This record gives sequence, structure tokens and C-alpha cells, in this order.
Amino acid sequence: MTSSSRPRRQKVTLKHVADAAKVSKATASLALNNNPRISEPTRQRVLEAVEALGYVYNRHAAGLRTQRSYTIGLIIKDVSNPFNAELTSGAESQLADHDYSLVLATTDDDLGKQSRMVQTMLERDVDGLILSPAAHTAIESMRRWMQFCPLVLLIPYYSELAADCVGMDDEQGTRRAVEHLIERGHRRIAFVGGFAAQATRQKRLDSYRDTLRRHSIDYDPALCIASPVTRRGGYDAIHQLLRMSTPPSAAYCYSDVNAFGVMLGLRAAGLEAGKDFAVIGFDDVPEASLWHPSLTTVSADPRGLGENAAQLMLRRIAEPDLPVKRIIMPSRLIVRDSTVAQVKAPR
Amino acid sequence: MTSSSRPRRQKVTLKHVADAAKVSKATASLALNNNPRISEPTRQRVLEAVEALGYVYNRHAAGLRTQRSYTIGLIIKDVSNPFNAELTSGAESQLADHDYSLVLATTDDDLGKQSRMVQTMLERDVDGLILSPAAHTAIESMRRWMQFCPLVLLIPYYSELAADCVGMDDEQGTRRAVEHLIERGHRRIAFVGGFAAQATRQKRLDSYRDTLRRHSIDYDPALCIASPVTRRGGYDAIHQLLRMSTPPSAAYCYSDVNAFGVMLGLRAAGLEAGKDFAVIGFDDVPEASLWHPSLTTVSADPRGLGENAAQLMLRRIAEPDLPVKRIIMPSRLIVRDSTVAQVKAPR
DNA sequence: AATCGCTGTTGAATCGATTGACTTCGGGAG
DNA sequence: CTCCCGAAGTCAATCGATTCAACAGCGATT
Repeated sequence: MTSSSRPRRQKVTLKHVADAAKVSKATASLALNNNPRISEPTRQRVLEAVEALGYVYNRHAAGLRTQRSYTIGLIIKDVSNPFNAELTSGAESQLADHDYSLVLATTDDDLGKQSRMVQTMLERDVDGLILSPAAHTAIESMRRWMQFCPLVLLIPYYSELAADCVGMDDEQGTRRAVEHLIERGHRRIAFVGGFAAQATRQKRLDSYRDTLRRHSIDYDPALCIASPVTRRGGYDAIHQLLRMSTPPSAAYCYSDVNAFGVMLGLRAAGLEAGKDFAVIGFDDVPEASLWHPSLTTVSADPRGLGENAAQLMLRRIAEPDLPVKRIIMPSRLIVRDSTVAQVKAPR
Repeated sequence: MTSSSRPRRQKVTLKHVADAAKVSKATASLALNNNPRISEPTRQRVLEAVEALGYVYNRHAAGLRTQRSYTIGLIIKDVSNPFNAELTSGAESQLADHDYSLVLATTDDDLGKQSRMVQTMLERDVDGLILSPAAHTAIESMRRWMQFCPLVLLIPYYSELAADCVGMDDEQGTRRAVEHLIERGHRRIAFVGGFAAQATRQKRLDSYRDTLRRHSIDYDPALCIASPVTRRGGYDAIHQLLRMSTPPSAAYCYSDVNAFGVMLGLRAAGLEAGKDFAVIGFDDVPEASLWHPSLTTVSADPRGLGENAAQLMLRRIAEPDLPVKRIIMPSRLIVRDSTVAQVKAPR
């Protein structure tokens, strides 16, 4: 059987519509754009012709003239991670509501791939770019990109750059989490996951140290383990921590994913999270409530981030000269079972 | 502080490049497309001019002439669900490797929204459309869309339509799952989740009945519960099943999500999945291995689905007249703890 | 010297819309 | 009877590329 799926219909253009409605191309265009200079009967004739011929508007042709593509690029590291999936979903629905389309690209956190993706976005003439920059992205690069279209960053720590951005309140979230552990009697609290190059991690680490200091607890760098943001990363980290001469009694993790790894590692070591050792994550991904024990975590509302990013972008497009806006979304500590017990041997 | 994010740079076009390189627009264009008719020294001058001016190619302008947008539309119900997120990720990376961009739209399984999204995709002049059709999508609609661009369906059960498609082997997966339960001694096996309008569910239901028949087990319609594909749906279904005079001892669920609900419902009823009652899911979402007990399920490789869909599309674009190809991806039964025990009272 | 064939380059039409300037027409004011 | 005006349309240039047909040089052939 030979496919009949090849498009055979030859393109119907505005010219054809105009001819069918016995008006000029100009009139047809104005009619479709609801221009008041076109009389109602004429507009109707045009609309009927559109219907009869099965005309499909060509946005690119229009965009060539109007210099608007009604397209926003979203560049993230990876869609398959549930956090980013939610974020994408939020951005897409927000944009769709305003008649914009979302072009999606992923970078795998690779600078080379990122610059190629930005490049194709610019070639596609996006009206704006929402970007979660790969590690080590130079400010200069972003500044260059901003000459072509507005940029909204999904990270709030590039204050040197006059770009709108949205992000979580990492500082407050971290403080709450660490204080929660301190209230439960913990004194040796590990910080697990992420790499130093990540600005977000740096922010959380700073806040972690600061919170310890306020509570007169010495900061011990040996308790801070860098690792990939994966279950494996958490698993390996807890393994290393448990071998210390005075191991920690709790871990604050860079991400829920790391926290899951920590919990698996605890189980493998014969310990039970929530009972023998306290664990806190970050993100509140859906699995967090399903784990056994359920995971105490800092909620990050990724969908809200996506929605806000889209809104910032739409705002910027509508009013290019507004001052820069940086949205820091409040974070909430969701207390569940993984931190339920008091520390075993309070000193 | 006023934003300097407004793009101020006025557009550099091919004409400017041509002038700078002291050649015609035509030559510049040919040079950039590596046309062998242009001499090497000339090509170099053009490339230098591109560099010097910071020229950005405009794909839409080119597409207007060439009638190719190098853009593929992906329309699904919802990105936030992990299955679809994986699928999207697979499709995106495959397309990016071939220099295509992915435009993403979601329908929330709503026919109206679906047709609006398809419409904007066509207006955007996509070179192809990958579609997971909303429930009750008419074949006629899809046939119409195929007149504009090739269509790849993410469901393999529209045989009346000459469209490429990819999908799971629901039949085989279901057979394996049901046989696994039968081997464990189960005779009353429930089928939980999904609605009759879903073609995929119908397929699995048929296979479920067929497998029972081969093993001389009577089909009992009371054991088949339709429900939303959510945890709640599974929870309510098991509740209803357990109230029967002769309740089932096992459930084969339409989706992992339903299976989680069933397990929660069992726990609420004082039963333990894997010990007192067997549960099988479908999809093998990441949580499946994390649950307690871990969930036996049919693995569905969503990323592979996305990759295959993208490949089918690229193939169709390259060779429009090839015969229709339908890819059925094999499914694997992943046996875990939720089906570990033999049936309690074999008869 | 005229012709031929190459190579490398260019002019101009084209893709499908938008839009500022201009035309046409009928009616009312002067 | 002119003139002006507004309403409804139309003309033609334009956006930024691609591409076909034509053409200028130039050395080789007859």
C-alpha cells in the first residue's frame, strides 16, 4: 500500500481568497484582521471564501513583514526530569493562552549545545527566549543574545545582567530546612548533592552555613558532599558520610532525587530514614510523598516558575522599556516522615 | 533602573553581508549554502563578513521561498506526566540531531483545544505533526490535517488512516502480565482503569479476555472497572472490587498510576500488596521501582516511542511516497515485589 | 578572427503576507 | 454647480531569503 499521506493539496494563499471573494489582496488581509475600514458585508464574503477554500493563514509570511513570530523559545537542560517537565507545562499553557507557541530545546547542560540551540532560536526569530543557563554560561554570551530578543532567566543569581528572571527563594527554603533539623536536635548536618559551579547550589550552601552559624554550630566542610543530581549521587554521598569517625545524623539534600539516593543508601547500610537518620530534599517532586518514609522537602512549585517566566516574557514584549523585574518565589517546608524522629543521642 | 534588555541592534540581513563582501545577494546566499559554483576565496570573504557583522540567518524568510520550515509540531495531552515528558525528550533530541526544532502544544485531552493547536501548527507551517490524539478524535479530522503535512500518530490503532504510527505492543504486554498472574495461581483477576473510549484500553481489554479464555478462565465483566487514569481512580476501583462477594485476588491495571491507587486502597483496607493481593501496572514510570512494595509492571519505554516517532517523521519527509509504517514496540514484563506471593487459597 | 565551453557571478522574480498612500464614489454644505 | 469629506477599497512597496536564467571573462579550438 502506498501512502496517501503525502500532502497533495497545493497551497491556498490570500490571493486565492481575495479572488474568490472578488476583492483585492489588501482588502482580504484587512478583513481577516478585523480592520474597521472594511465593511461588514465584505468581511463576510472574505470569511466565506476562507471557509470554502480551506485557507490556512501563513504566520511566517506575516511575520516577515511585521517582525513578530509569536513564538517563544524555551531552553532547558532536560525535559525528562519531572521538575522541568512541570515548568515546561506551566510555560506552555501560559503562552498558549496568549496565542504564542513554545519552541523547546534542551542542552544537556552543555555549553556547546546551548549556544547552538540559542543560535537556531535566533534564526527562527523567536520573540523571546526563556533560558535556564547551562553551568558556566558567560554573562557576556547572554548579553549578546539579549541584543536580539528579550531574555528571561530561570535562575535569579545573575544580578549583573539586566534581564528579567524568576527563581525560588533558596535562601529562605534552606534556612527553614536547616532550622527544622536543628529543632529536632541535630547538630551534625550534612549538605549533599550538586556541584560548586551551580549558582543555585552556592546560594543554598551559603544559607546553610549562615543558618548553622546563627545557631552556633561549627561549619564542617567534610560534611558537604558534591555529587551529580541523581539517585546514585545521593547514594554514594551517604555511603561516604557514614564512614566518617563522627558521622552526621541528618542530611539536607540539593534535590529530592539526591534525597532518594540517600534513603536507599541508608537502607543498604541497615539504617532507617526518619528513625535513625533525618533526610530533607528540595523540589517536592510527586514521588516525595510516595516514598517510604515520605520525604520532608522544600516545595518549589515548578509549574508556577514556568508560568511566571512566561508572564514576565509577555510583559516584556508588551512593554520593552519596563524596569527589570526579578521574581523570587517563596518556598515552603513540607514536613513529612523522613525527619520525624528526634536525634538519637542529643549532646 | 531601566532595562537595557530591549533589543536595539537593527537587523543585519543578507544584503548587508553581500555589500560588505562586495558581492551580490545571490552570491552571498549561494556561498552560505556551500554551493560549489562559488569560488573558495569568495566564500571566505562572505563568511568573514558574516562574522564581522554578526549576521543571523532568517529561517522564516528562507522557508517562505523553499517551503520548508525545519519545524515539527508535537501535540500531546499533557507534558507534566512523566511518560509524556520522556516521550517529548526522546523526540526533541532526535529532531535536534537533524536540525529540526520542536514546537510543543498540549491539549488537555480536549477536542476543541486540540483543533486550535493543530490549526496554529499549520499556520506555523510545520513540516510534520506528531500527534497523540485526544479521545474521540475523528478520523476525518486527521485525514484533513494530513492534506497539509505528514502526520505521525502516537497510537497504533487507527488502521483506517494511512498514517505512520508508533505504539506499544499492548497485546503482548497484556498477555505476559495476565499469564504471570495465572502462573502465580490467580483465577479471579481484575482489570482496572481507563475508559472505554480509549483505543489502547480496548486493545488491552481484548487481550486480557483472550488470555483468560486460553487458560479456560471465565471472563467476568464485573471485574473490569473503568476509571480515570489517576491514583484516585485506582483507589476507588479496588474499594469497589473488595466489596464483591467473591473478590479478585489480583489486579491488572491500565497504568502504573492506577496501580499505585490500588495499592493505597489495599493498605487502607488492611491488605498488603504483594502478600495478600497481586498488582500489576503498565508504563514502568520511575516511581514503580520505588514503591513499597515495588511494582510489577509492563515496561513501555516512552523515550523510545518519542525517538521512533521523530524518526518516522524524518523518514517520511525525506521520502514522502514510502508505504505507511507502523511500529509496534515490544513490551517487557518487569517482575517486582507486588506480585511476589502465590495466591492464598488456590482452588 | 570567430566560436565554443567553462567558471563564477549577478539580476530579477518569487514565496505570502502587511500597510501607508492613494483612488473612487456618493452625499451634503456652500 | 462646485467643492469637500468620509467611507470603503486598492496599489504597490516591503519584509529577507532562494533560485533560474542570463551573462561576463577567458583560454582553447578550428
